[in-house]
Amino acid sequence: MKKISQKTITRALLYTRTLEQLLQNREELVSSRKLADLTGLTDVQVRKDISFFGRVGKPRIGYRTAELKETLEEFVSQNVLHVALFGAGNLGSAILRYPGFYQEKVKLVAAFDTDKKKIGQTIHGVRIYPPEQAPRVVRKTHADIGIIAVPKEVSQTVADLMVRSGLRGIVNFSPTTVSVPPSVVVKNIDLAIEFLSLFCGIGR
Amino acid sequence: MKKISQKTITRALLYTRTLEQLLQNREELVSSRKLADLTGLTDVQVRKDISFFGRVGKPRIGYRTAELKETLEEFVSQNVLHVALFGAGNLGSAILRYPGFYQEKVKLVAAFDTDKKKIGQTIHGVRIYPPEQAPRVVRKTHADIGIIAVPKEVSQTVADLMVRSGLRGIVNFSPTTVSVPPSVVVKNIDLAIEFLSLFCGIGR
DNA sequence: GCCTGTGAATTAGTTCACAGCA
DNA sequence: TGCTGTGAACTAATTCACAGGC
Repeated sequence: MKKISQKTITRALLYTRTLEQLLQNREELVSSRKLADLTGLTDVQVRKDISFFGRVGKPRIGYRTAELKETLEEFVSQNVLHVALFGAGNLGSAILRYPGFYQEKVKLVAAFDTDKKKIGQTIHGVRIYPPEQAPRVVRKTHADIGIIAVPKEVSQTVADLMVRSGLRGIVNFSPTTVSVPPSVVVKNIDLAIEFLSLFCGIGR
Repeated sequence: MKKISQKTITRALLYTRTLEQLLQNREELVSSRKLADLTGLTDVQVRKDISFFGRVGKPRIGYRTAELKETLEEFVSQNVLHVALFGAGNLGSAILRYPGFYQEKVKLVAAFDTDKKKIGQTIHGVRIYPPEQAPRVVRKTHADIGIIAVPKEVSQTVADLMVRSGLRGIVNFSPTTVSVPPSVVVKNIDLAIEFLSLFCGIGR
């Protein structure tokens, strides 16, 4: 069996999100063409992706929305993702309040901050702990991945703490590269770079 | 001349960011190996990328940090990027306060919100306007791109307004695909999908 | 011996073209 | 003027292998 690429997985999640919206509108059937329009991809791309996961479409009719969603979910998200947040400043507290973690698939389980005034508080239902408790709290809450939302000066220190706490994935919002053992996956999101690269794509 | 891919541009911005840090540490020389370590890429990748922009390295010595930075900047960011923010809620106001827009290369020039209490206020030096003033304010402030940070129910409406206002790039943080004319570039950042795709990459 | 620069080879990803059926 | 599924062709991106300069 051919292995599924990261890109395919990301698109599968996008299809899942779209299928959920279609289900809410009581649309029982959907074609690759329609899914393509709704996601900004091509219909062939959609069919190629879906065919990785199983032969589930009906010629002349399309896909049954609910069935397709279930098929995709078998591959992309059996479990709820437990996320721990490091840094409850501006960006961090915005993430705590982010409404887009649909269907409880992504759950923020704990936050960490060095600010004494914040420790012990609860934002949007999430308790803030001091960093030294990370190993214990990560274990207790079954956190899978962590978010770096601290100033770049301390992001490497925090990354080390995250690794020590047993997290296996890191989303790094600080504008610095962190170095971690190869068993830990890092995704960097530098907003300035995201914006500037878009702009260069525009042309001027 | 071969055209530069979006991926190469994004990496060039990453090199630029890294070179700035090296310059601050007074490191006048840097090798492709070192740049690779600092960015998490391979040394060949670094050299391949740099060779797009010019023959600027010295065998046996490496690259002169300042010279390399200037060479890259000629291609990626002559001008400051002017950004308009749509939606000054949790995520929006966190972006307004985001400290990572280094070296003034990214400048938030205006924000828009429907909330009467917010209109007229200033967050972190950025004035909040009512949406209907977008066409005028975008023109006046020379905004290049816009950020969607509104609830998903209104993101298409806001995208239409952005297009009408003359913005040519959109970064969409809402968990919905927006449809715009092909001349407008859209970059979608759905945090839930970013997190979940990382998790699927981990394996369980 | 270092370190850059680059054609060639390889691998990944997308699009084409069309068979076949709820 | 349907719609899916898929081998083949194509294109993009990365890695290899090594030439060449200090």
